[in-house]
Amino acid sequence: MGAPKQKWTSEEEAALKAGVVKHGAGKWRTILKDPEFSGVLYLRSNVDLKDKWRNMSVMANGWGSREKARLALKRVQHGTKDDNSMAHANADDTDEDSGDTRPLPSSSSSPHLGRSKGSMIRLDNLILEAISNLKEPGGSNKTTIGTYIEDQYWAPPNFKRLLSMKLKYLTQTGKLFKAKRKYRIPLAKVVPEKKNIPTMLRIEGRQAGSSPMRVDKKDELSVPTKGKIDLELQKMKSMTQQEAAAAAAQAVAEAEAAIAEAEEAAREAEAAEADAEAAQAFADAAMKTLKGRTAQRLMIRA
DNA sequence: CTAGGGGTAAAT
DNA sequence: ATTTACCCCTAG
Repeated sequence: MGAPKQKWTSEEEAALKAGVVKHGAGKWRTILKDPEFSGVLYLRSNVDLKDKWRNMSVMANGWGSREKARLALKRVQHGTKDDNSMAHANADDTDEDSGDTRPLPSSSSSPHLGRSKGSMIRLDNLILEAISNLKEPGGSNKTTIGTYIEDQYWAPPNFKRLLSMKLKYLTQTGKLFKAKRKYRIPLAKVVPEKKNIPTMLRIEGRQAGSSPMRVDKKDELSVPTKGKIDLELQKMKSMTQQEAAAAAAQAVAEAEAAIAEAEEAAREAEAAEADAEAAQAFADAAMKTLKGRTAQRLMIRA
């Protein structure tokens, strides 16, 4: 009886995650009753939600609440292997391309200096996810976004600063719209026609922020200079190392929800090469973990 | 009802 | 053998 009869679909997981975002983790009954999710989760019970959330947390965080039991179990099963020093929490990618037609620069060789290997996942995805999940009409402000991310993820000490930087950066590159303290995703989600947005960005005359970051006479937001991107990358790398591990771990769990965003980002990666690359890498990583699961459950259980 | 500890067994 | 979904039970 304890069997994977009905595997959780992406929709269900998405609904669950959205529900958690909306009502908070633990309000399973509330989530279940929410008409927004009941359509998808109607054949799950509150306990199912709880267990699923637990499972997801376990594999994502590696430190849910069941992980100890797992380790203990593993220890027992694997015979004589006592004493483990669990002083490290590292999520790493295993490069195992079975017949993959894409070489992809393997990060297994980090030449000089202790470079953080793998995971180029950054706040970008988290921010986008936050905004799209929050689904706030006029967009979401920094605080809301921050709260969301802090809630769902591991919040680094300097997180607030990082968030501000990222928000600014995303706004500058046109990946986000800022209007009256609120951030929106300029995406044409359901729009059938491709909107060509020429120059309608940054109309706000005042940069209430701190650093204007050099406002060129002409607009370069469409095509950031290479140097600029490099600069951003540098900054990113140095500031990501801390949250990267945690974010990467979480990203695995959030892959299904975020993969769409990653694809979108890659698709409309006009000049943001860095972002496209990151998104692609992210998508690939996500794909690996997701393998092939196109199962469509049609069963109905009484 | 929820959190969590514990378990079973199907799928992979 | 591990993962994953589901179940059961108990304490709040």
